[in-house]
Amino acid sequence: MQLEELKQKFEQFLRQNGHKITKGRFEIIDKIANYGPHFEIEELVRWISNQDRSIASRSTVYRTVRLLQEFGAIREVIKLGNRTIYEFVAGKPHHEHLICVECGKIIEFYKEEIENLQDKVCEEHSFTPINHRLEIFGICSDCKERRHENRRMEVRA
Amino acid sequence: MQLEELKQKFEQFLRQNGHKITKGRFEIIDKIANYGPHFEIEELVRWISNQDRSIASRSTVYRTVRLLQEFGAIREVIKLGNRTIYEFVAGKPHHEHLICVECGKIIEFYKEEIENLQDKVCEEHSFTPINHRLEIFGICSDCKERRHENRRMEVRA
DNA sequence: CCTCCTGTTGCAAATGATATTCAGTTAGCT
DNA sequence: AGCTAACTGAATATCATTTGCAACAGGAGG
Repeated sequence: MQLEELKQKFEQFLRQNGHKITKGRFEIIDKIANYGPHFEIEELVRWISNQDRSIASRSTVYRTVRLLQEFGAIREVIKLGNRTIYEFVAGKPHHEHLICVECGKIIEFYKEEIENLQDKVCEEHSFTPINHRLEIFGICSDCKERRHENRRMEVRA
Repeated sequence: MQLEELKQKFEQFLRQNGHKITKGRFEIIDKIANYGPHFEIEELVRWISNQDRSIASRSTVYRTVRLLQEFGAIREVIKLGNRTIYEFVAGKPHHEHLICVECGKIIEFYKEEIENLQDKVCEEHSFTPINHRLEIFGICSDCKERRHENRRMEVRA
């Protein structure tokens, strides 16, 4: 199973960096894996402690998320206002995001051509890219639909 | 002059939204225009109060930046960790950014094709885009050069 | 020019996300 | 088992940003 493999690699990563293998860290990975691909830390903390408050404190969750970021299993994918939305990457190929500012829905997409063009731009500026983030904010189809309905209702009323 | 025009439009904007025309607001615009295209608010606050502490308090700067965002003269262009870097747009055409994670240099670029591909993606998902942000983090040519030099020095030593 | 009402300002205090400190606990080498 | 460095939870600190509030200032109407 993929998740097990990831945990093994993470274990290696911890050892190599002089960290210890603790139950808590792996329980947090399980929780994140069960939570869904996108999360905010505070949200995750609440969710975890609602289920089982013996797993980990807020600090440990923050610390573990940091480690998982260094390890590369988690990425900051959306920054909106003071909110940071993380993604459990776990070997998924790179991609970008559409974010509905009305309902918060997140749609993933990947366009090879966009990636290539970015590389080209970097070359043109002798810039060595490390990572990037493309966020497109807007209204998803459901919310647009919903707006139309509301407008119709207003007209009737 | 372009800046004067912007101020006039902003004055209109204020009137239309039931706000008042105050000296402070326009002094802040002047300061931002003089500061350079990219800034962080705290940095700006310090800079302003070093020059002339009678211009505006921290709160007023924050509030004015918000207004200018609503008006459209300012955009949040880079989010890195807990830092937010704003850009004084002032009629400049849309563009994206390369950010050097070593020295903080910001390079602007624009690629028509990338914009078009984004529109295409949005269409494919029946998504109505409102705005977007593409941040490419990496190492600029100067910093790469500097690293090489340091390595050379280490070798000599 | 005065008056009144509403929006604005500055300050201090509140907020919210995240980081850190510290004392007690545990992993894991010997 | 014993030791030491890393880990944990709780409380506290920090940093950017926002808000409450009392004093103040635009600007419409007289």
